[in-house]
Amino acid sequence: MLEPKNNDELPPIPPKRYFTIGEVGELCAVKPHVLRYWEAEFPQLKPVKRRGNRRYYQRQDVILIRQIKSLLYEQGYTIGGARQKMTEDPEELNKTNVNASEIKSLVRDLEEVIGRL
Amino acid sequence: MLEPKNNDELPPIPPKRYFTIGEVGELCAVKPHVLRYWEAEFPQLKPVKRRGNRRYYQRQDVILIRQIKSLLYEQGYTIGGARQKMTEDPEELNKTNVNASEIKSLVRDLEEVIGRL
DNA sequence: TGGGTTCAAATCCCGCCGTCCCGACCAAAT
DNA sequence: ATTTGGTCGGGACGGCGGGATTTGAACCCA
Repeated sequence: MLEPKNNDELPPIPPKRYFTIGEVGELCAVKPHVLRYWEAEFPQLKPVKRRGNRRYYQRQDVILIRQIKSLLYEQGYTIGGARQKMTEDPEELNKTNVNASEIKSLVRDLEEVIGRL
Repeated sequence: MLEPKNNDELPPIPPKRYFTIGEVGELCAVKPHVLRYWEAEFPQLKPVKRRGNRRYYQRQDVILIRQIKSLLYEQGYTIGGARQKMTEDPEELNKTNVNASEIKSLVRDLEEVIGRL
């Protein structure tokens, strides 16, 4: 786990509309059966299905898969964590712009005072 | 995994210098044997050890443990991912934006301490 | 029409992340 | 000094997350 190898080395996505599962596997260096498995784990990953239930991925799906791969194999998220992270990103807005180190400095000052009591 | 319950609900850290593993377990809602296990997984977690190899944790250890817990159980990192995150960008942890609820937690801690004085 | 690809579903598997148990040790109050 | 309860390391154990493999049929394109 935690391969340092990242998505930078992946081939560019050819300029076509649809990709088979095998092609996506190549483009993302992820095996087809894993792609099918991820599809069950990530609701936002929904390739179109045509005759015979065959999957047809679009560029945006390929990009999504690369993101998932990065979260799992580079950043070290669990599948649940990655799923949460991808659906939750708008919550970034909930954060303030306060620098934590200033607060920590304050806290240390206060602890100093506490220590003297 | 991925308990939505977060560190906001944890008790404030009492104003003393050293804590036993049992106390830390209470303060962080993590069982002692898990704390020992984490100690083997996270190099930065090194409580002082006294006679009989007994662990004595300081405030900063407690804070560290809460961070680890948050990475594992709220943010959904694997242990490897959490370790990497904590060692690779320790300054990010100091510098990143702080969630408002964390600040509220801090404020409650301080009020609680003030109340004791 | 035949070789490579894809399908769904079942089953198998390994290793992460603890959990349990143990006898021995320690400490604080009694 | 004894009791009571927390803590020690270490080894065996286990669930289950995250795929991997297998199967047998359907499909596609040349």
